[in-house]
Amino acid sequence: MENTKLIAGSIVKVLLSLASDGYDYIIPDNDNFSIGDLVYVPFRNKQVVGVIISQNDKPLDYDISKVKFISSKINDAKLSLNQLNFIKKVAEYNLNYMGNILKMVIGFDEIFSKKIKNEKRNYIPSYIPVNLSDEQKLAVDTLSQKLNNGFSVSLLDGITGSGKTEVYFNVVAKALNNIQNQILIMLPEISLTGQFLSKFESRFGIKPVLWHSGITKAQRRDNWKAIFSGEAKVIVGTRSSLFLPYKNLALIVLDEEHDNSYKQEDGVIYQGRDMAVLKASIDKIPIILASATPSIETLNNVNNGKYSIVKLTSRFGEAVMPKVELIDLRQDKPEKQDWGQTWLSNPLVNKINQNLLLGNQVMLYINRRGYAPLVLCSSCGYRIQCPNCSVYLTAHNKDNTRCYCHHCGYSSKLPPKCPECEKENSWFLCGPGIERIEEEVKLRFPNARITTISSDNITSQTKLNQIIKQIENKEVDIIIGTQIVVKGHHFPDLTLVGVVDGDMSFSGADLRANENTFQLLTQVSGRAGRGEKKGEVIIQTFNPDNPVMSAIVNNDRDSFVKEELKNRQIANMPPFSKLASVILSSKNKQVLDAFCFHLVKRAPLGIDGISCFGPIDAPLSFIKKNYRKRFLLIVNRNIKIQDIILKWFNFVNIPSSIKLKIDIDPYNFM
DNA sequence: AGCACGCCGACT
DNA sequence: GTCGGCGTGCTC
Repeated sequence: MENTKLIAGSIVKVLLSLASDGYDYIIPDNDNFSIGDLVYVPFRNKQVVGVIISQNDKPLDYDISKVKFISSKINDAKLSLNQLNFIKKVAEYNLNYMGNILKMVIGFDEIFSKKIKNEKRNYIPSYIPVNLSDEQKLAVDTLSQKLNNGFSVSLLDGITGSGKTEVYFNVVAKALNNIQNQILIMLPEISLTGQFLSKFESRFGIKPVLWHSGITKAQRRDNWKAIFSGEAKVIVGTRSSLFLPYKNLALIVLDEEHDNSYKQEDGVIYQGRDMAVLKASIDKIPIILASATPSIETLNNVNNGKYSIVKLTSRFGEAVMPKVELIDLRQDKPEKQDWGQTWLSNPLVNKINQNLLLGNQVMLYINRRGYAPLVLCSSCGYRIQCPNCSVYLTAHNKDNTRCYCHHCGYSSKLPPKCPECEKENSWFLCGPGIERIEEEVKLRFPNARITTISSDNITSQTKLNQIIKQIENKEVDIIIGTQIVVKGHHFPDLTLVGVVDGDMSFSGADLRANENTFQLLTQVSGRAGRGEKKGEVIIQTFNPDNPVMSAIVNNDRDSFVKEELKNRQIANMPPFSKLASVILSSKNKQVLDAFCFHLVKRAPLGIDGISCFGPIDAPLSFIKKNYRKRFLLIVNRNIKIQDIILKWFNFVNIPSSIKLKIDIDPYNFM
């Protein structure tokens, strides 16, 4: 099949990198063609790249005179049947066009440029062994047995600081014993730091072949070609690296498997972790999922025996897990100071002082950008809102305040008077963001050297690396950070982590709120006490009795997971059911309402095992000048949710002014 | 998704 | 007149 010559004059489907499932073309007699060949075809008076995916098996439903000839074949450029199958399965699962998936495989003009890639580069790694603990050695042995043994999924479940990276590096080294093999290491964007890369380089003697949104066009071209030709052996990339045309992929390692950034939310919507498992099953290779806080879905798959598990239970070297303490904000209310309202309670302030006196480092975690998340009129209660979206604006930079929309990027100066009651100077900046915590820390600890890390001041990898160097060199005493500080970093002198608002991620009616809070607090806590010095974690909370909080304090993940799985089962939520959301958006509210009314009439209602809710205004019902409605589908696991949606939308004509987005296994309910 | 086409309002 | 903003429709 793979190399069967296609007959000249016959009609084939050619998939192009755009929203379609392929177009018909005629095989010319100027060359030999087979399924998988990359070809140039005329399309809209232009020559574009496509891939032959099948022989046409159906009669044409349009005028045959429109069908054109394939122009030419791109020599030696061919996708394997496995790769074509992966594209098809990803499209089917996520209810998207195959062409949109192909775009992630070949949709970069530069890879077909005539420029020769730099050959000077050495792609051959040579592993330099390091000392491993007995527990780590055992993990390496168990995982290595999965190599050359077909499809398998293993969870590498190790507490923060247990040395998971060294374990999978060692397995990667074993896979490299076969010189043909390629290995993909997937990371969330945020973990792809200089620290990871220098660790890689010191173990393997070379830089890995990188793939993420930040690489240059020249790097993209060279790396794509090296992956395609098989020269690239170890590839380190974010979720999109899954779609590259590997010549001989032998192992996938997916680190921080619980990380929600594996879920792609715009463009083609897919869960990178789940698609990686799909890829491994199609290619019949092992995949290792690694995490200190595995997702509920993955742990459920371990419980069901679908995935195997390898555990690392102790920290590497002398380090032990930090002690976690809760501060009940109802009792220890942060006291008002002469400079204004504060957000750090006395017990936390005292702990910070103690640690600073000992010459140690402190990290404060606050997951909110800007100065204050809300600006309200103290006279009439008016709240400043985004003109394009249904959200309140966040105040940034107190001394020269501007208000920003974190959804569409809109910004404006603070108006001189309230547009509602016309009172002047009535603005009240409500709540804390990272800038406000920085202000308080500067006032409370005037002699401490402070650095802040948020996406507003860390605009490049280089900048982040600089700050990490400063922290490593002990040029910083207090680190204040948002989400960005949570993962992967290793600072031996960091002994205290303070979580300013432990309740933050409980907000929003998200089915994963508990899980995400647990993961986040565990990961932040894991930054403390990674060297010889013992670490401490202080979490400020209004909900000290919440089971998530007690699980964190008692370092008791198992009972948290048990409880969470029980709750999900009772509520018939994933992983015990399947979800999909259907999001409709339009600039025209009337057209949108009318179409939703039409959809309800055809919705899959009253069927056993299927619930369909909606339409409701999406919680953010007005985003970037578009009105949004959503439906939520919940079905039993034995029902294929994709089929239900396809049946529902069959024979429904979607008005062209309405955009339809289908999100299978949604994570975001906004 | 692009990208061309065509309709309509504003402006030298 | 004609420039250009943007809604609509099409691609084998």
